[in-house]
Order: sequence, then structure tokens, then C-alpha cells
Amino acid sequence: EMTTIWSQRMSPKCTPHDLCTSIDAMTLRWVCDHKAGEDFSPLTVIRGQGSAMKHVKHISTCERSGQRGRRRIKANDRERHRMQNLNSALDVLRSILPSLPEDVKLTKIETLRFAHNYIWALTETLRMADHRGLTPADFSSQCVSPAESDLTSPVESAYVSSDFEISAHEMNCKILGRDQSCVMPVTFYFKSFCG
DNA sequence: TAGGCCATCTGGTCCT
DNA sequence: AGGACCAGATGGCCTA
Repeated sequence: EMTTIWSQRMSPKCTPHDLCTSIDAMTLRWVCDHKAGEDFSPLTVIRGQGSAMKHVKHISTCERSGQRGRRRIKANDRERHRMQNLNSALDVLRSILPSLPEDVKLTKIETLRFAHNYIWALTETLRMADHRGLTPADFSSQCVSPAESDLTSPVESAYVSSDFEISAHEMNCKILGRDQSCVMPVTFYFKSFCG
């Protein structure tokens, strides 16, 4: 039975992510429980699998302390889910930011910076609309959102910069690469000025 | 190979 | 007491 679990969980075909998510604490706890007193060392078997090694070390620590260990395992599980929720929220945030090439995924910090600048851009856009006597409703139907803009040029990874140029009929902002050198303009057009 | 990014574990702290 | 949140530590993957 253990061999089965082992081959399922520890297959070399598993990606690191698979290992991290599938080798949960309870499984390794099971391994430790069932192999106690035998000439078996999880550390030996999974040598080279860093994440799993960490789990084993943690489990052996937990094993030494009964109820405390059980609380730790539960806390780890909660923490794991908490971070997964946080990542899900970041994914949602990524999904509503201006579209980028398919294979580009903003890092966490880039996502937050991008969102910050994007909100700033939208705020400035609304301010411009107000200045021109448009209601938000009017304005929202008269501009082209960045998501609808033509973003066909290749961009490795990017975020909106904070230097915007706002004129009477359009607002330009820039998307910069990580090295700050690859510049791609994104334009909010006021359709009433586009002919 | 170094550095960036990431997932996870862990112990501490605060809150309910 | 137990859960949420946080920051530090660790190790894997990826890229320049």
C-alpha cells in the first residue's frame, strides 16, 4: 500500500508543483507512522526532491509532539489555503487588467503595480471626462478601453507606467517591459474625437 | 551560475 | 483555544 502511494505521489513524472500540492502532510505522516521502527528513511528515498524533503523534516518535527503536531498540520493546511485564496484573488485581478499577449503572466508585484497604475489611469480618465462635462455613463460609452486596444506587438511582460499623456481627445499611457526599455503605448480614445 | 519568483512550512502575534 | 495574518527560512524552477 505504501508502495502504491509512493509511486503515485513521488513519481519522477510529477512536476514540482505536483509534489508540492500532492505530498500533503498527512500522507507523509502516514508514511512515517507505517514505517516507524523499520529500516526506512523517507529522507533517503526522496533525496533530491527539495520540497518533499522539507515536508519530511517538518513531519518528523511534528511527530515528536502529538497534539501540537496535529495543530501544526491543521495550521499548515489553513495557511496553504489562505495563500491559494490570495493567489486566486490575484488571478482575478490579472483577468480584469488590460489584456496582454497570451503567454504573459504578470508576477505578483507587477500585478499590484499594474493595478495601481491602471486605477490611476481610469481615475484620470474620469477626471478628464468630468472636465469636459461628460457624465461617467456618457464617457464610458465614448472611450475605448485598453482591453479593446490593439495590443498585437510582442511584449515579454509589462505593466502600465505612471507617466500618462492626456490630451483633449485621447489619453496615452505606456506599458514597459521588466527592463523598462520595451515601450508600448496604450491609448484611451474619446470616440467623439475620432471621426 | 546567480538572481528572481514562487509554494510551502513554521513560529510568533493578534483577534474572536 | 483556535483561527487569521505575517514574516523568515528553505528549496525548486526558470531565465539571462
